[in-house]
Amino acid sequence: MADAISEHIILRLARYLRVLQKLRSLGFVKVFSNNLGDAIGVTPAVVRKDFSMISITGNKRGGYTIDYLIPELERILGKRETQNVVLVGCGKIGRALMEYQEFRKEGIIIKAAFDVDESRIGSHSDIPVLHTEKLADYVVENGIRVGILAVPDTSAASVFEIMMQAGIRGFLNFTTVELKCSGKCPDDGCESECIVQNVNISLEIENLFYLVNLKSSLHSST
Amino acid sequence: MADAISEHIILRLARYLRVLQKLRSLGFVKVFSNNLGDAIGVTPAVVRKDFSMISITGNKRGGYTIDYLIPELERILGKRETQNVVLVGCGKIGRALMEYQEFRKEGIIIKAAFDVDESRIGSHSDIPVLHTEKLADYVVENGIRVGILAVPDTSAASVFEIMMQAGIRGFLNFTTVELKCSGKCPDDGCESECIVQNVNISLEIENLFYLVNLKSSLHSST
DNA sequence: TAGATTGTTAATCGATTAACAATC
DNA sequence: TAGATTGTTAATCGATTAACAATC
Repeated sequence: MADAISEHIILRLARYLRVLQKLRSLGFVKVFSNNLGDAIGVTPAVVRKDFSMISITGNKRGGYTIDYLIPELERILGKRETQNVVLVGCGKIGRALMEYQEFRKEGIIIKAAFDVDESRIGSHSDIPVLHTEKLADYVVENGIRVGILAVPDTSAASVFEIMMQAGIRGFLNFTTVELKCSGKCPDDGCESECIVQNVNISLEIENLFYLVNLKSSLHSST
Repeated sequence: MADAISEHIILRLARYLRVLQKLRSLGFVKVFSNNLGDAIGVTPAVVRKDFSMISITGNKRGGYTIDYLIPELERILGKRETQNVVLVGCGKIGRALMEYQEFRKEGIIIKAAFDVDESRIGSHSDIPVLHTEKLADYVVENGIRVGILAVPDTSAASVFEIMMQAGIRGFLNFTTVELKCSGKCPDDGCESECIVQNVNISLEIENLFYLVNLKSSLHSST
């Protein structure tokens, strides 16, 4: 088996892809590792290394062909199929996500949303909104593997548990609760790892403040 | 000068802080490095190392005192002062951010928002919405260092440039455009670094899909 | 060919982990 | 004291960078 591809690399591949799509729309045909590196702020060596990790090759003198790169990256990133997710929690954040048009463009489909509040049940932005009671069955029946958690913090842990049990393995977590995938698979008892991606805008802003203050104090002291 | 504190550490410190606040509200007084490690999913050694980096000490036998840790972390993270930011772009994302109550709780204040669309000018959720023409002056006059960029992709680069020129050094970027802080300081011509934090929900979901698929294929092949 | 760019190997760097002496 | 936990040092790991032979 080839070396594992780290999360860092995946993130960069997705950024290359976006840049390449823009270049193509501008009529570009070829691209060099240093162009792509400049575009996303890494060295050309990183670009070549990344491509080499996923067995993408270029021409020693002529760089990489954009029309070859784009489908390869899309394939690696699994962009060919539509990506079905469930959304749990239809409060402000949940509704904003249902209205978010960008998802469709990227092939991400919120198949269904769930809430415990009867007044929210029905549909929103053409997405069916069901009672959270039906969540587990829905996930199992539709083989959903990725879910968005946008419930109040107080119910985060229990909803997370339900989603885990039903087979969700990738979580986009909008709560501030630390989710821990401690559980074993219900079926085979093996260690069932899951991946939690936290989204916390406040945290990111605070982080920015810290770094900006740090940088300017270094600056003024030298 | 002490060793630089990396972004990784800052992010962890912020997570410790959140856990500690919860523990305190439950009546806890002391905490051990392994408790905190468990809570955020790192080893106890990391917790001790992190604290040692910021000169936080505990008691060899009795762990750390929560009432001492919390203010120390708040100080390091700059949580004592309110953190003023500007928001540029009052479309769907921008408005959702203005309505986002969490910010206030964390001491983050959107002092003003900006848009070029006359119909959005006025105020929204008690936040003044001004024309983008006034952005540069406002930033300079109020000494704002951190800004949220939530404009359409097409105007991202030019608005970014204006914000940079005016002195914004930390960016929370909701566009899909790669922002590059290439510019020199207008005043002293030094290299003016800035920090860009990208928020891209689609990207994070795609990343989740990739990782989940990877994990399950590893799982099934062993 | 000469020049330029890839692909890969080795060196460096930084962050994480392990281990353990100090000590409460 | 004995047991437990910190604080720190050294070892490991992984990712980034530098360098350069291969070659178009």
